Amino acid sequence: MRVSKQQMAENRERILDAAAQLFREKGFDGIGVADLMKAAGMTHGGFYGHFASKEDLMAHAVERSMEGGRALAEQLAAGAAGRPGGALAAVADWYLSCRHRDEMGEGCAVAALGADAARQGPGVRQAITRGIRSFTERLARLVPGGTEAERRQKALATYATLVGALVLARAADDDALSREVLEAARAALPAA
Amino acid sequence: MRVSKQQMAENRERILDAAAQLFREKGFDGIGVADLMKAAGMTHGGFYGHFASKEDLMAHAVERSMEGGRALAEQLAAGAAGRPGGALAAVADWYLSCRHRDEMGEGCAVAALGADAARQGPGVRQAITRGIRSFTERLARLVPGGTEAERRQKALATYATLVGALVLARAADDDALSREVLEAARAALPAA
DNA sequence: ATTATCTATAGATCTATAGATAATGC
DNA sequence: ATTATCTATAGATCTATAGATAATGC
Repeated sequence: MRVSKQQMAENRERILDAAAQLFREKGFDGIGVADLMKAAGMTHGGFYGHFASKEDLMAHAVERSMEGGRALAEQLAAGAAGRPGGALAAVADWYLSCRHRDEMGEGCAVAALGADAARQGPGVRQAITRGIRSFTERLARLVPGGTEAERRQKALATYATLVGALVLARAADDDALSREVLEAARAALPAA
Repeated sequence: MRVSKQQMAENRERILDAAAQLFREKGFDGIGVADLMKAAGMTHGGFYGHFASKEDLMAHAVERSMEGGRALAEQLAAGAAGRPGGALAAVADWYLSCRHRDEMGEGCAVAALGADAARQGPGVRQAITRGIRSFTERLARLVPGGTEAERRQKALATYATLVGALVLARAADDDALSREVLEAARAALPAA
């Protein structure tokens, strides 16, 4: 049952969307090609017409996830324009929210897959590196600071605090401790 | 070929040591019971005399890894006693070193396995939570700050910055960017 | 006629267990 | 006699592929 060119392009998008969500939610090894294709509404044999391998999909899915995070930050920053420091505060409030903590499938790919990405091949590594660069540059335009070098340094430190807080808050099996981490990180950011 | 009670206890330790290292290095799904037992010098059938399941071992291995991290921090802090702020600086310098970044099998379990631990069952979650609590309390005695609440908050934020920086530095497929992250995090800590 | 998808399966790997083996410890 | 370990394997799952099917697009 062949489909139209457009339908095939849409099918590829659906596979990518499912992968971007399910890899973050379950980890690269927590979901197989067959279940991914099922989630996208196809059978698993068709997968290899769209991607060369599971690792190929992983790289594209990481790229998509990172792009989504950057776009959301963009949107939040735009919504808080005007207020000084408001843009960084908006991004930080989202990133350190319980909602973001609890919806691993839709949030930051570095927090969800970063450690595992470090164990993968060049495709995945390069995709996540591009995303890190992009998000860092976006953050650098939000943090306070005189020189560009100062802002970049602050952006990287802020990025680290955000990612680490989310990883800790998700790992902690105790809601009080988990919230404490998120709030402590929020208080430590240059946002104020 | 039965072994003595003491030999069996030593064998269990060897399994735990191999697991603590290999899980951090390759991820929970990146190493199987058979290869773990081979690394410990046994065949995989014997595994189930020591642990109820792979997940049972995962929980014990996480506990051991977290305990090792805390002990190393303890040692570093003791070595830098006297100098004001020196203890925190010593811990931060180790945590944010390229050596720690490159030896995933021997470092912080939260940075290596935190996101994956969040996807595991109660045993693993509880083990990592105990470790997080323990390390946080240790850090709280090193950071500057007036009240105990202030120091605890600073300790949690510091912990987050350390973990996030290491995850980012390991994910980044570019040594310059990777070092930049580590140095930016180092500069942002209250250690000075 | 071409080709995107589906069915079916090969080949590898993984967790867990059953039964055999051989050394300890009462 | 007991029991820690080993050999062998069951049963499940995973990636990838081969060949069949059926709808598109020249």
